[in-house]
Amino acid sequence: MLNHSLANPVARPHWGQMLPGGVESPEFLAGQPALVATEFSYGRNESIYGEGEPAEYVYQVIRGAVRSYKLLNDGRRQIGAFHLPGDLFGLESGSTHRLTAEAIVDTSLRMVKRRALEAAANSDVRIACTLWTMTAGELRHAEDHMLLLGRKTAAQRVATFLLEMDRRISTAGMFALPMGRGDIADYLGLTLETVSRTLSQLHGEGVLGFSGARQITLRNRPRLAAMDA
Amino acid sequence: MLNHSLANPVARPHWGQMLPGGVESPEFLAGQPALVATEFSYGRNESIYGEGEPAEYVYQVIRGAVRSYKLLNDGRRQIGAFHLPGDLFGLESGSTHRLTAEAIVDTSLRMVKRRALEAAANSDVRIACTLWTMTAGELRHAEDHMLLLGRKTAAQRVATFLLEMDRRISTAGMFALPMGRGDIADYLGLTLETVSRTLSQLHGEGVLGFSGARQITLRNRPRLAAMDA
DNA sequence: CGCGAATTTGATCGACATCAAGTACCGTGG
DNA sequence: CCACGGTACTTGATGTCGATCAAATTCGCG
Repeated sequence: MLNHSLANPVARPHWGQMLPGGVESPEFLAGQPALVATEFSYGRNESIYGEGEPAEYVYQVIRGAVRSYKLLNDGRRQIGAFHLPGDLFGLESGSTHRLTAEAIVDTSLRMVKRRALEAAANSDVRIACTLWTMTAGELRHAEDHMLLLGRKTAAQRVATFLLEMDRRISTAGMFALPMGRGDIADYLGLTLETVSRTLSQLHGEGVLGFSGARQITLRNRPRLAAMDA
Repeated sequence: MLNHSLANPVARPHWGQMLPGGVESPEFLAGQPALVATEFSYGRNESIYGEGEPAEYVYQVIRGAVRSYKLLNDGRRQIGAFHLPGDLFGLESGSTHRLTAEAIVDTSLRMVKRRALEAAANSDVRIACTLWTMTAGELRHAEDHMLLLGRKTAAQRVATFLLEMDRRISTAGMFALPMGRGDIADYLGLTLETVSRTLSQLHGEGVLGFSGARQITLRNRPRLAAMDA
């Protein structure tokens, strides 16, 4: 049961104000006096919650990575988002989760009871605003991702993905992907072979460097940004 | 300047409660004493707001239909949603619109100043809840649509579309589409030829009937629901 | 070092896109 | 009411990007 972290809920927590980045990174959950947070760990590929299950908690990634996805009845999968350290996920306005969440690698999460959060929102408009802002950030990402899935070419999808990971987890222009090619494919609406081929081609063109399949260095970010359209 | 309509903001406007349908149909904007609504009409293909423009109003469709979309720099378009009578749209948590909105046919809209709504939300948690619920409904739709765009076949996409329109605008199992094949294609991530061919095939199989290209009767809803996966 | 899983690479296929006519729809004006 | 014209839609022929099928390699962990 922890409840430390910063005391600034969100930069300017008032209606009409919002972070550009949406749900990424801000320490929303923390700094709420009345909210008790629990910490819990999940192993690689372990399920955190399933689609359709009651939404009892809201989560924040402390360490590790999480994928949220939907399945078609024949097993085709669409990953809607990856949740990385600092990210919040699992917040629902309705009563159930609409995607399944799984740990990609060993992962630690901070959990807060959703009902406690809602009770707090009822008495504190700043918290209510925070919940709205968080959902709006997820919506923004989903809108961008619909454009990617509906209209971008394979190369553009991979470029967008690399730039997203660069923005979210890179230090010194280098990052280690927590997820495999299959997860990337299911996020981008491609096959893992197409993802692999596209990455190989970018490597061949000198746009990126590898140190093992998942350690990536961006060597030509403007080129990627131009591809992205 | 009108402000009539029902006085029931939303079925049970409290945190933790939400309509299954999301943004469709509820008369959210109405029944808020302090909110002044303006009515305005737009002609076919007329722009309501553009991506990146300041978000000054929230809109409700009174009559007609609206498309919200994003463009790639080469003109490829992804329609994120169609807004039909009763629907709210244009609500942003940030300061600008992230999609462009255009009238598909001659359309009447009710408009409320976004700042007035935010002011109301600051003093009334029920309104704050309504804003969150609305954004969450849009997110739910976007999540479903990502699965469609990333993983469904052309036939499944068209089946999903027909069932969505049936749910939203059909009376007696029949409806008139306000949008053309090109709009449907850009919503489903296909070409207009593929949409046309798929509809023709469903017509040939007796799953649906036409009375003119846009007047559709569903003759075998279970079949469509089964295709949809 | 060795083993299973992940990734890469190659060959081929197929669903949907693209290119190209035809045809039907529908609002307008005679 | 009907002829007209432009747009929307349908249908056909062909092309292509990414999927699928099938082995190699490589990775990374024990």
